[in-house]
Amino acid sequence: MAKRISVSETPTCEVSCRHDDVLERVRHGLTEPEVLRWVAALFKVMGDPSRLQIVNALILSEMCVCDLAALLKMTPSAVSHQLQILRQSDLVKWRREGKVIYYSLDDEHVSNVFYQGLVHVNEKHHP
Amino acid sequence: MAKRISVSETPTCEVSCRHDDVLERVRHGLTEPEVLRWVAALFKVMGDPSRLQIVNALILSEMCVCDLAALLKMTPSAVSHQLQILRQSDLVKWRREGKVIYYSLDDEHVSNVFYQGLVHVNEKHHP
DNA sequence: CTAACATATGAATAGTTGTTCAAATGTTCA
DNA sequence: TGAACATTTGAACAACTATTCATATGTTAG
Repeated sequence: MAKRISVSETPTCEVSCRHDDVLERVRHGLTEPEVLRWVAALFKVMGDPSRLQIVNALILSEMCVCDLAALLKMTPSAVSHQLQILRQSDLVKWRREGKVIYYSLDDEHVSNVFYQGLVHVNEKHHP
Repeated sequence: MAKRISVSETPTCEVSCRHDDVLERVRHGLTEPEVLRWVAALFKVMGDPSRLQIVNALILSEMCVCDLAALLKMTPSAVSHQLQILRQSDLVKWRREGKVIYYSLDDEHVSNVFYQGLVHVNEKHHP
């Protein structure tokens, strides 16, 4: 992030290369800023390897923190921190059974997003 | 990231809560680590609002840096830096026409990923 | 109650990231 | 050639992030 508070004149291409027709057309087609921020937030959450591993695991099965930690070779604490982020983003839900808390995906859209990313990567890194 | 080099004993749930059947099953279903890292990298790139705006714009039309800067109210320099990241991830391609460089999406998988994210957000933040 | 365990939380911290500014390329045209 | 412009690049820095450690919370069994 790091937005500096300088007030220098922004050299934003004032002159010739502007294609106002394109700008106009694109501007109307853009996703609303607020929605786009939500989408970016979703991708950001899924953009961390540890969290994506967790998502990957939860696509396959409901799991407790302890199992996730063992599976991903992470500290339960680290897993818990990441689960908190996934919880705050409504990507996962949980249920308690005694001392153990089981996490699972909150909806199937998440796995759709995951698989779409997978498709991209598979087609990209392949002969 | 920030991986500390401590060598404390990792308290990784050694005792009772382990579900070895689940662990075994999930372990075999997991996406290969290297592929998963690529997917995470893709989401990470698309997880920044500025870059996602650029992607959003390029879904609608090929555009030059100057137009992107004007559309998104960013410095050409900032746009260029972000385009470099999108270029390095093979998300965009470009062509030169005189002084102007036009960017466009490298393939349609990118927009599929974008739309899948959009679907998730629309269903999530809606009655 | 207390001990044992699963999970959560807070603070600290090293690594990372996005923007800015200034300066460098590369291209066209007079 | 040299001025003008579009774009790129590098350094610097403030803001942010993920992990770690230590500690707290919540639950069960004895």
